[in-house]
Amino acid sequence: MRMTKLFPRTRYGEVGAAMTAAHSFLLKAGFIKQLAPGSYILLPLGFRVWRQIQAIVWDVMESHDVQNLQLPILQPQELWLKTERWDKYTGTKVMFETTERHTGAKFGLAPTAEEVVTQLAAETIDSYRDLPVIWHQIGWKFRDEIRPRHGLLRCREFDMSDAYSFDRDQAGMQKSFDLFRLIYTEIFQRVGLTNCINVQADSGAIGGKGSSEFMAVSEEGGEDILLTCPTCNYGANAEKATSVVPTPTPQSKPSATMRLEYTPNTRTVEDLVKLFPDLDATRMVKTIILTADEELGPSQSYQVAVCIRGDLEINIIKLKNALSAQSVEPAKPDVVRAVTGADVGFAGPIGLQNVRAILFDRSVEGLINILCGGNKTEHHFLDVVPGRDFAAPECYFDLHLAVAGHTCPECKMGLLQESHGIEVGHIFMLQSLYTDKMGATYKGEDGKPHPLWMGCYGIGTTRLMQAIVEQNRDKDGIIWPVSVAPFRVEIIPVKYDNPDQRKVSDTLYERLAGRGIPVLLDDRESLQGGAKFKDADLIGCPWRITVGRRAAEGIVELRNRRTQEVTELGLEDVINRF
RNA sequence: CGGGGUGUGGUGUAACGGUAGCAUCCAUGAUUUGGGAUCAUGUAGUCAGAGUUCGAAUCUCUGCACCCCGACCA
Repeated sequence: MRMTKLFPRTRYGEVGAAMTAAHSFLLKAGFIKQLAPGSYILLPLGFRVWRQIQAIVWDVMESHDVQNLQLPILQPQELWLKTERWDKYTGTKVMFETTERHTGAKFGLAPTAEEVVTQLAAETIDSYRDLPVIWHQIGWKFRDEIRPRHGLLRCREFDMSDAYSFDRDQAGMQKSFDLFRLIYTEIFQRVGLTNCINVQADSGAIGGKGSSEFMAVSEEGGEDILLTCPTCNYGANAEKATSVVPTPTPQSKPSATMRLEYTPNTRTVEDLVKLFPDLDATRMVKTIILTADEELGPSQSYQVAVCIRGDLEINIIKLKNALSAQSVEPAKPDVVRAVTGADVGFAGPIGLQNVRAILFDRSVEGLINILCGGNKTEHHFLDVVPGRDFAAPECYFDLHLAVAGHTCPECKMGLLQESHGIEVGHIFMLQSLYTDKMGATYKGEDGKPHPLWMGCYGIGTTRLMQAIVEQNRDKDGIIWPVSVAPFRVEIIPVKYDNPDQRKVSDTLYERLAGRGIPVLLDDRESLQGGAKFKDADLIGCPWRITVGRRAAEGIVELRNRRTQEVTELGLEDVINRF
């Protein structure tokens, strides 16, 4: 490709500053352009990278005998009614829906494809002899993200590699799941991610039991918080992570009686610590009132209370899962008043009614002589002993948010560390969640129908492009890994209107192109060398050939974008390097 | 959807309620040319609507758009 034909070219200095480095470079260098929030045009340079990422994905899939196919984006409502996800997905406004004009039939715009592919499985998989079946496609997905942001990281419209496996039993599903762990590791290596880790995750709206995320670690560009153990290989998304919390010095004997004290201006744990300096936050229990399933309507919603140690925060996702609720959020102040009889900040487990349940976090287990809310505005109980002063919980739940410094739940040795990551892939074990609902069965050796065991697997390929840049850049621009670079080499004649330089550049360009090497020639005449170098650094081809002073002698410079190492070489030598 | 912010040539910015200015990009010409050249000339703008005012980019209201924080996720 000649630079004079490449359009549009770089737009340095023409993008806003408040964005991550990778997003900004992709815009400045002319790889992508925003059309609307969460909707991007892949410009010619971006298109080339995207196509190479796809090619790697297809290649790795085929090398592991995964079948490539293509599924429709327009998905009939009827399929989504079968899995009972239509109301959920349209209700939470995740799925775009559209209506066929003549019949009024409704369709969803593919946010994912479990329904379509399970239908395909139901109609085509007959026997255990067919299994396992693994299908893979790369296609556009549509999700009406409430707030698209960070360039390609969160879009309403994006490209996804999604695969689905069907097996005869749990062991088979596990095997397919493990295969995808392997496939994904290989893909992320080949596209040039330098630091990609596999962590435990919450499975969210897709459902199922086990799920695992692939995270491109990036402190600056990562949206997710990861907790990893430096001692063992435990790693989890903060929304899923469990932890052993540091234990306070145990109290030797229970107090004689609890007492209710007047505690003015103490809505938060910090306020209480100020008021009772010798009482640590680990000896306080805060009680939070939350409303569950409010989005399903007033008849479905209910209140719960969560008791958790004063130094910890509630992990809402864990609570949602513990309740099997669609949504959970902190109760509104008037609801709290109605439930507790006190203002927000003074709820406690003693005498608390009007909630469906009181859930206790594990951190509360074994505590005695604690402080808790009095269910009376500006009053707290002190020296409270669970079991004596209020009914001891039948069981404890893991509801607290794990943070850096907590002890690893696996090895119980290391202290968890926090880092940030971009979720580039997510693999799920779905059991028979979908196949049961859609009647996708196979005939076993016993001649009877059995439900298929399913797994699903996704990579955000457009998002991956930005994650690659996040991990492969310097202050001047992008440093593309060779495997996905838009061009492997860029030729820069310092003065293209100099006859020697033009001749050498054109020769190199044609010879390299003739070898099938993707090559970019900066043939702009009126531009100074410096401007071309800056552009080249920004665009980030792994190699640059500078044709300059010694062109007449047939000597050019080969420069590595990453190491910035420069070698002077003759024409034939430089061609043979590729 | 809740909270906050911003809307001025293509892009980035300035202007007490009083002449819309600067830079860049683009176009034309000349001189340049190894890390974002110089000069000259030219094209091009106050998000939309209503209101207050002798007078509005500036104040008020409404709408729209975009950005940031939260729930969501590949």
